[in-house]
Amino acid sequence: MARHPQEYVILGFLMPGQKHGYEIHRDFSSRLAPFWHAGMSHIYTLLKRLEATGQVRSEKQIQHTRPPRRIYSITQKGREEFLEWLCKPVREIRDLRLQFPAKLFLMKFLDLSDPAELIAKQVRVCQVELTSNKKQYDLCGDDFGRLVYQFRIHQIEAILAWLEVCKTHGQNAASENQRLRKEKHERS
Amino acid sequence: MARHPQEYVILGFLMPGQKHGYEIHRDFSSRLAPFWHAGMSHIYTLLKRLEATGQVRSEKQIQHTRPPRRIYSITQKGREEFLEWLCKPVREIRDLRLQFPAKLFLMKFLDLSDPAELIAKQVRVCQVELTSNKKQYDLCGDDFGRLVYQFRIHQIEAILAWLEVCKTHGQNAASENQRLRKEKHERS
DNA sequence: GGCCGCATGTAATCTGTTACATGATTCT
DNA sequence: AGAATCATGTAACAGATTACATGCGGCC
Repeated sequence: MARHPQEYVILGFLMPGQKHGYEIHRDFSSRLAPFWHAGMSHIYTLLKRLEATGQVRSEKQIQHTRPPRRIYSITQKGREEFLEWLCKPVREIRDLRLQFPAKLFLMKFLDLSDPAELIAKQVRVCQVELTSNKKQYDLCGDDFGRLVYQFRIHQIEAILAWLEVCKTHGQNAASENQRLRKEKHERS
Repeated sequence: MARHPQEYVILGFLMPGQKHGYEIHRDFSSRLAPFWHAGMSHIYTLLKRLEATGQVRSEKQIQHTRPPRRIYSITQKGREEFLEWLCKPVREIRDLRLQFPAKLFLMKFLDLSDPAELIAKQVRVCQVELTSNKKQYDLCGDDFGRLVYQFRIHQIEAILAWLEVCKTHGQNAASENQRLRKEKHERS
């Protein structure tokens, strides 16, 4: 049921149109490395899984001069799952480190959906989490537990501050997108 | 080479004297759960590994009325490795959530070593990490990377604030230990 | 009689990742 | 000739955790 998070990124890279594995790996390395690493063979493994569960479809393409490629395209099902993932805030704190920035990146990259909205949703999720942890901290009897709760509380507060930073990044991104669209419009 | 972090906790519980697996699991559950979970069979698996690499030694004990037990005791090698682990700050940020509080807990529980010293070392490690991340942030070209670095910077700053909280906890613990020692002394 | 606590352990599974096998072309 | 780029894919491995098998004794 649970997908490997990099599978969603792959779906994201397939959103603009069909690509082969090697190309997806190139996208991955040039855009997300060195923060998020994915080996070549890993990409192929994930593509196989995505095909087996119907998010992508592939077609063998024989080339005259180059080795044959397998061209992947995203299916309707894949598109839906990707967009659902893209717009949904992450539940686990640990996913804020890579998955969440990846969502923001893909929104900007694909010029899809509204980053500000995602950030706002994520802020709400974190605030709920913060309140819950503070409550549990108050009820907690032992030292070890209190330390762990304190840790979480500090961490979530830091994340809320960081999400404010994300907002300004998002604005820059939005204005940059506007600028790019404007330029494109003027050229046409 | 790399040990499972819970193996060190097991070694810690074996420091005061020999125990059997079931008992270690009870310690684990009563002291560290629900923050750090370890299943029964997991404990047995880890004990097997610890014996294979010489940190613990075991002896079968046949009981008349109860099922036979396997009594584990820590070896000199195990003691050394445990103390080395106990006094060393963690390198990875993610280990601060559970492994580091566990070290503080065990120091207090076993009345070994100086928590304040460990905290001070950890502060230094985090400060180095913070400086390095700030430097890399400045050099970083892409938006995704900057977001990730910002995340790390916020996180480490939160941890440094949390380590200050740990200091006061540590002081409480120290004074509590003194109180306990005093009481013990008065009783004798 | 049935469930809970005591007590152990193996085998399987799951998940993620990498080593390796293959082979053509193009650049130096 | 040798290295780099293009291109794919399988099989294996490693690490962590859990399902399940086993069985006694005491309590209700």
